[in-house]
Amino acid sequence: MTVTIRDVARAAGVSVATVSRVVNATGQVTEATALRVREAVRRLDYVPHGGARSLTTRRTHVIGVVLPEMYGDFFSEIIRGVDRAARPAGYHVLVSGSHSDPAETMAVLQALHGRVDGLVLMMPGPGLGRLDRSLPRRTPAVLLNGAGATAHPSLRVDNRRGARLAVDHLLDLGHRRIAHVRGPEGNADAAERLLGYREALAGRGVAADPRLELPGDFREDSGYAAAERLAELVPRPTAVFAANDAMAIGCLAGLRARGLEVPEDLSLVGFDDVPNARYLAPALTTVRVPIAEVGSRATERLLRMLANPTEAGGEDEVVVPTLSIRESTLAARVAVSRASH
Amino acid sequence: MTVTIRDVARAAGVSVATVSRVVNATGQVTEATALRVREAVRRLDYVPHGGARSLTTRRTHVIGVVLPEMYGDFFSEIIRGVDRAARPAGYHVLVSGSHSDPAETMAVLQALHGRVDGLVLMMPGPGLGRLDRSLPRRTPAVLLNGAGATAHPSLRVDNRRGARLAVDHLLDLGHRRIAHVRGPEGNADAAERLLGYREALAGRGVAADPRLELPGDFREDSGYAAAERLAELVPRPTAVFAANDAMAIGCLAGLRARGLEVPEDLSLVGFDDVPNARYLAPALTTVRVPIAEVGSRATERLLRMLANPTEAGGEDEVVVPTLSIRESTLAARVAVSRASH
DNA sequence: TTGTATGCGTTATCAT
DNA sequence: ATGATAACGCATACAA
Repeated sequence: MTVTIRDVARAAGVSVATVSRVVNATGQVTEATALRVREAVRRLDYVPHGGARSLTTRRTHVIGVVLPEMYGDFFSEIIRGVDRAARPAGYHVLVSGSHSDPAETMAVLQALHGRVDGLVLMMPGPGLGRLDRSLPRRTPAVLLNGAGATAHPSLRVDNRRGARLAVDHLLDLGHRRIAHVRGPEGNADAAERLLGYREALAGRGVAADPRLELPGDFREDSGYAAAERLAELVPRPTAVFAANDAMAIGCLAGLRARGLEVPEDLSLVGFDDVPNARYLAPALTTVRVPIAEVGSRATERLLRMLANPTEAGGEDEVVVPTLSIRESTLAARVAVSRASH
Repeated sequence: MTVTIRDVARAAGVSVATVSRVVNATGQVTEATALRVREAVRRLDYVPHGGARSLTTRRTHVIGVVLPEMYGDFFSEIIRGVDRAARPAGYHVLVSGSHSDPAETMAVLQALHGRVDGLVLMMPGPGLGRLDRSLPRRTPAVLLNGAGATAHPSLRVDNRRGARLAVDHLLDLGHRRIAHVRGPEGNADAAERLLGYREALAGRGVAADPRLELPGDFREDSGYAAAERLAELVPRPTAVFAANDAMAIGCLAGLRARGLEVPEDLSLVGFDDVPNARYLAPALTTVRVPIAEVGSRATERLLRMLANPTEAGGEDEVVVPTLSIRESTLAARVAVSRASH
């Protein structure tokens, strides 16, 4: 059915070895025979079978990207970053979502064995321990935001630092009653951001108030829901730090639905700086993570590991976020608490 | 190095055929030997090599998705839709961007030969002709928004209808001076939307004005730039129809930067209904395309073709968009033209 | 029920 | 410079 290297060899009157040589430009071939081969290739419309090729070369030229979800700006930016680094190097990208489920992640990793040369893996939940035993001999991998306690090279965002940046900014503006919309339970990134939030408050002597730590799951809807709860707190917080932009966006919509203006009534800070953050009204103040760059750097690291297997051992690279101050934060109205307006 | 089926066979004291049988649950195997095999699998931590397997089965269980870009909400939604349909069926997803370049697209398609079982392909530019000659015998494929003139099954969005929906809405609101921010030159979707825009105007006897057709390239920046030109037109349009949401978002920001309020000063309509459209301020009125569903349906179609090769011939499915009316459109101030306010 | 042997489409080794 | 042929890791038809 499909035309193979044999067909070409027969048509050109040469051996398969010769065809392989001219197709891959490896080894010496007379220009005359090379011409005949190329002609046959063209006539038969021959295209090498990637799968078969990679069986012998032991290189698939595919790298796998396993992410918790395949939804939203954040992950699409990661994928874009991976692609940007992979394609120029001749690699394709196989994407897969794990739904943050350790078991599903393991299943995916197994299914990917023999289909990819390496992995860029984001696994913010638990189950990283099992990973070390199951993955390493199998396939080179670079972790994104691993919990840290793993033998794999990883690229991590300094979430605590980022969160402190956000909350310090709010504190600097005079806010004291600052709420936090948390990420999902058991998510390492979320845990670190929560920690940073608490640290920043403690650093200024602001007492922690558990009621200000609202649950969330990194999705817009949960931000919206948090806004509803926020609106009813008394006294109402004057600022909110959402653990990611998606929730901040939902929060913004929820506050607006409640008749609350950002930043006049409440200041709002997000985390990630997704592409849309700057296009919101008000433009969102947020902790900037160069998301696509995280994907690219992880991929470049992986590519290096593939090219040079001894490079496997590795210090973690850490990405330091910055703060993008835009329009969603404003100085607290200091008079309000004393004079009650 | 890597542990193969042979190692397992040896360790369990059986033949490779038997190992294959128990691993794939095919054929009859005594429970006793099955147990021995499973034990060996576990002990050696054996995982089948996907690439090798697919060489014999002639099934990679991977479907390729080739899109013009890998940037933005739209494509990430497509990918999500594809994944949603593919994964439950046991398929993985290989993504690739073509930069809307026919030559690059062809290169990608060749590289994917033997790596994927089928393709979901979006190729809005020219070069579809070459596709028919180069792709079909190679790999089953479903086109997204192909220019229509192709032998492949395809799933197309009724762009003209969608555009008419948008512009009719504006006309119904009393707007007459309606600008359009176009998509990229040579892009089929963009061309159809422009056509729909013109048709809708003509349908109400509104004379076309070339100066109201502003250039764009589907990206936010070009929407922003268009807003700047818009602001300087005299008389200023009272409404804008952007050929996609990304440009509408950019347009919104650009108008705001110019001190123009949406919808008070100008009404704005987008196209696509990306997830973020509803979270803008004002929430964007836009032509709703069930983007993820387009990806899913295309994938399901492809999966059917793979399961039943005779199904290859196909009528085009067409997705009919609807209008999501939100906050960015408002009735034209009728008095303004007569009484000059 | 289990094993042997062949083939999947290529590349790579070793001759010639 | 070119050709035979053995892997690559697995599934499967055929034997036993």
